[in-house]
Amino acid sequence: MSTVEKAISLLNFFTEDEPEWGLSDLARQARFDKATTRRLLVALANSGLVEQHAATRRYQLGASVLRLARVRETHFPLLQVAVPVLREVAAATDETVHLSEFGARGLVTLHVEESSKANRVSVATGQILPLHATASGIAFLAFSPAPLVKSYLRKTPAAFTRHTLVQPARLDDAITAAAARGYSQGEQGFEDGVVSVAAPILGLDGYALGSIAIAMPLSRRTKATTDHHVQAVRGASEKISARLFGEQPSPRQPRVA
Amino acid sequence: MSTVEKAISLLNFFTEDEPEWGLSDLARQARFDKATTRRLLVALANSGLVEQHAATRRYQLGASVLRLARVRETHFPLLQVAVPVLREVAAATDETVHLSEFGARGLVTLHVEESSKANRVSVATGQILPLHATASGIAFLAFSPAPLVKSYLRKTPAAFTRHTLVQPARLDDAITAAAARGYSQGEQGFEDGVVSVAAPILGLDGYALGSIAIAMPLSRRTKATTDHHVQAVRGASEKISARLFGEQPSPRQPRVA
DNA sequence: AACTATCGGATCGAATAATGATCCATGGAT
DNA sequence: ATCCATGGATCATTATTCGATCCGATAGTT
Repeated sequence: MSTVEKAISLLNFFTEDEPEWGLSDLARQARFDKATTRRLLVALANSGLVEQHAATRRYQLGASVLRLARVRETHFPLLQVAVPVLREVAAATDETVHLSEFGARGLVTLHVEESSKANRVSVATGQILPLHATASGIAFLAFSPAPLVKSYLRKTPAAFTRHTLVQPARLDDAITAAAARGYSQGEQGFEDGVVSVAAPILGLDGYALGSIAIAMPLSRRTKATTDHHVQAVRGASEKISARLFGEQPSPRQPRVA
Repeated sequence: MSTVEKAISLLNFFTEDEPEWGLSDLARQARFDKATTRRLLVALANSGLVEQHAATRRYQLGASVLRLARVRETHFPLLQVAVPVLREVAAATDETVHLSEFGARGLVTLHVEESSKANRVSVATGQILPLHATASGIAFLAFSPAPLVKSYLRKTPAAFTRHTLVQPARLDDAITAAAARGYSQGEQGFEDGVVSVAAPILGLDGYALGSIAIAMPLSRRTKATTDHHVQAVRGASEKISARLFGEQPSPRQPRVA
């Protein structure tokens, strides 16, 4: 890990639950030397990414992250556009709805609207979704460039449950089916007892840039809810793409005959 | 500048106006070697702070800045709280209203609501305001701990216009007056033809953590507008502190008799 | 009051990672 | 067809980071 990556990795310890850190605490948690941690924090503080509370000497995220987020959202307003749509879907289905975007580190959960039910599926923002084991991942792969899909399929997929698709042939079938139908279904592939449907969000090039998914406990699934969710998720996906680009991109698929 | 600071300084080139950069361009602008710039960008990309558009090879801010901003705002919702108040003030006065926060790098403009008038004052978010030459700065100093004020006054202040207060005695007077009245007035100290009034935003410790200001062209100033602005800015400042902390902090001033 | 543990921070020689001149392949522009 | 700028890769040199150690302050504990 480069020095820069170490420094930035410290930022990821600041969360909604633990938004403030003392030096020693953070050093232990990050498994860096205390002196190293301090140097990194000072560098981050000089750059405004973190701030130090003068009285308590504790560190928290700094004001400049707000500016960065604003620039990103102005340039590429996925969240602004998608969150209201997610809310609608969550309201219409009363199940957990989540949005993910594909970046360098994989398919990252950007936003979650949770169901109001007590028995609901919880997803953490920032979580990285395994492409082969989630409905979101399959939907994404089904509308991704062939080389990306191929290179991903070369890796041996990890099994998270007894239901995770690990045989390349089965995975391939799932992707082909999703490409043909325009949506994917998850069957307890990532966590037991959780099923979901997902649709890709297409970029201007016609390839998926992320996906939107509805997840529910298996116990609640019926034919009717599934159909409803498929409709909801496809409608939402189209709405988001359309609002992002002013038009609905025409899909490009890696494996269409 | 440390390696980490160099890397992060690259982030500041991504703005609303120039949200995407090519490698060579950015290297020239930042005055880093191209190879160095690339290494830094790769490190930033691995951390999710920037992303590279696969087709154009250009870089833009990444998805993880959104997460960081959300954590910061959840923990310390200055913007969430203040922006609606700024909007009210902007609506009531139809002049440019801006919010700033004091951090490691100085008094930074966090948010701006511009007047709808053609002849208006424009302020850039992210701009660093000189403490001695702006109403915001004087308001901040008037409610800052004595050592901070003293150490700042030791530096020789830069003159931005003929009207900038540069004599320590005059500056001191301005700060004392602002401390006594609870607001400050700017008289073309930073830019010719611009006047403003500002009030501090107090933290729980009773010291200022930033300030809010209304700026207008000198040509529009009358006794009546000034009075109105003073009222508006003080009311807004109190409202923001109160909403942030559930109560209005009692001010602590460095130089009260 | 003395002791102890832990905190944030500072120091400095050794170890490592950053640097940048140089090269390469690609793709527009003239 | 040629030229130039682009993004990216290489590697010996060098500057920076690393971390064991020390320090003073604070807060419990005995």
